[in-house]
Amino acid sequence: MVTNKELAELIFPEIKETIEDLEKRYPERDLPNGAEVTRFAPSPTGFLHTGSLFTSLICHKVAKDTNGVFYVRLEDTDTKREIQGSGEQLLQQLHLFNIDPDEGYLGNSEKGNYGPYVQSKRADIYKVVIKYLLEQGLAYPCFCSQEELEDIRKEQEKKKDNPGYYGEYAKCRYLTNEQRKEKILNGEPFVIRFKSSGDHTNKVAVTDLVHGDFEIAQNDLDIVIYKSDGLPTYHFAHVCDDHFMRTTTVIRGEEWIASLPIHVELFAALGWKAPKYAHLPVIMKIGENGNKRKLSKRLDNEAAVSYFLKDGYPSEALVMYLMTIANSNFEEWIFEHHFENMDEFKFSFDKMSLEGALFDMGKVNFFSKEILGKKNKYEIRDMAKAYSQEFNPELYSLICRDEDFFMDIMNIEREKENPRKDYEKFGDLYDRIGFFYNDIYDNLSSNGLSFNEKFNNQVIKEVLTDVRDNLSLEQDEQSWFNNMKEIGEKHGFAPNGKTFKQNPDAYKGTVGDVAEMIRITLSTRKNSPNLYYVMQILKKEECNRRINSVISNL
RNA sequence: GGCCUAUUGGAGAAGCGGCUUAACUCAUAUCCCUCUCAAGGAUACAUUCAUCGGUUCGAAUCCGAUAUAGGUCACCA
Repeated sequence: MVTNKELAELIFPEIKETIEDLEKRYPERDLPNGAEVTRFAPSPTGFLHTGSLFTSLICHKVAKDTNGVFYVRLEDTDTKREIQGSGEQLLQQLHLFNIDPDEGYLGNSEKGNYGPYVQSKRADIYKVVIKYLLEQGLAYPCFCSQEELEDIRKEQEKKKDNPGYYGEYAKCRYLTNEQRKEKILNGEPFVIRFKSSGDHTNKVAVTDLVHGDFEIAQNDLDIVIYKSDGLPTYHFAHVCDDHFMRTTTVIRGEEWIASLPIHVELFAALGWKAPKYAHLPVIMKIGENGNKRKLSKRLDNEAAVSYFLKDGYPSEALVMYLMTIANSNFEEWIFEHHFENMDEFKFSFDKMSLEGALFDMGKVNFFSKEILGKKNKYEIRDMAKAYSQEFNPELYSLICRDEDFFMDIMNIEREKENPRKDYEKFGDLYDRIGFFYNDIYDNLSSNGLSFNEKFNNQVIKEVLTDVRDNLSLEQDEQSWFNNMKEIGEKHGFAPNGKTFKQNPDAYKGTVGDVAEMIRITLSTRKNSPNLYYVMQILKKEECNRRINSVISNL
């Protein structure tokens, strides 16, 4: 007769610790009332996903709002899918969004008393718990091969039974300990399954912070808790880790709701108090077939946080946008607070929508413009430098040529009550401001300029010559504009649209046309910021150089 | 297929039995301002809350059925 204890000892002879030892090693946290311990638990399988940013943002926010603890745990139990270095990468990217863990995995190191915070380094902890389960007869080794499992599934399909390893289908459940011992001694590979006592025709009441209370069928599957590679499965690791790390609120994606009964049963079997759960809606997108589907890293570039970073979106813009999805009252709040100090907003789970929102790039752009519009020239310079240094070397070298010049350009109509909001991301900058720089201008203009075809070259030459000789920059904007009108009138251009409309035959065009000629000449583009400021920045000498060059090429 | 969840304009959503003529924001369109662009200002944009039935003096709000969509059923997380 082989007892459960002997079997457990046979499987894990090296494990001497007990659950009590672990309870002592990881005591309850001493935290103020209402403080929540949350965690972000990514798998190191690639770059940060926008949905993960959303989850981590909320985890972080809940901990901050309650003076609790936010920690990061690396879930690297799937060694096949692991991508080297992506754990560090994830942390760096979170940092760019001002999400820094109080505790846990930090990339190259870790901090806190509840570690290790990398699951592959916690193998012994899981084994202690599994050994206990084995001793209690709540778990058993399973020797079924992939093929056998496949056969079971086929049989179930034929009989229209629910799929899975349970009840009569759970063959290894009925092995005697003697048989188990023999197989193990024979070196047969095995996994360890949890012995479920649930019944799927019964329901468990579960409560979720965002979905409220609902009922769901009990788990009756003997799920694998220990894989043949010696690592635990997600379900088991979640229960052990969140217990011993003393997580108070588990915040994760909605896709986990279905496995909640498993987690509830596991917690109960171990006699542990389950944490609170919040299952977040998933960010969606309309797919090719017209239906909603989860944002996909493969299909949607906005699914990767790196996309926004590369394009030079301010990180606040994405965070602000994500907050509007997180809490329906956030938008109103942030408008009242003039797009500032969003950390002061109090997050609440019941202001969260149950349905996955469609990712709205337009709204990200909107927030981005607002945020950039609020920055002063120094902040803009710093942000642009930080961005371009990493992602946009051309722009970086441009800024570094002369930072004051760069700030002058970026400061056009910025220091007024309603500043321009024409930049939504730093990635656009090079194309937009390149013409201010003489060498880039020469390059652009060498391809020829496209003036309005209404006017022949002679007229354009005459106007430009007059502008060169008589348009002074040593005056305020209004006088300058009047000056330009006078020049226009000399050449047959109406001073404004109304005058022109009253007598269209009397004029060649309007001041607008004159301005356009100057604009195209100076910037090579049909639109630019306020011409007056463009000319101020270029200075008279450079304006004239450009005008002369255009005249001689016409 | 079983189970779970959801369903208010192009998008995010508020409203949760009469104070709604369905708030607010983004997007879009038109107009004004104007040297272009941006900004700013003004206006328009769901006769109706997936559908059908029921309860009620009264329903987007409560109940039921149907439809549609999403999730989940791994030694992946």
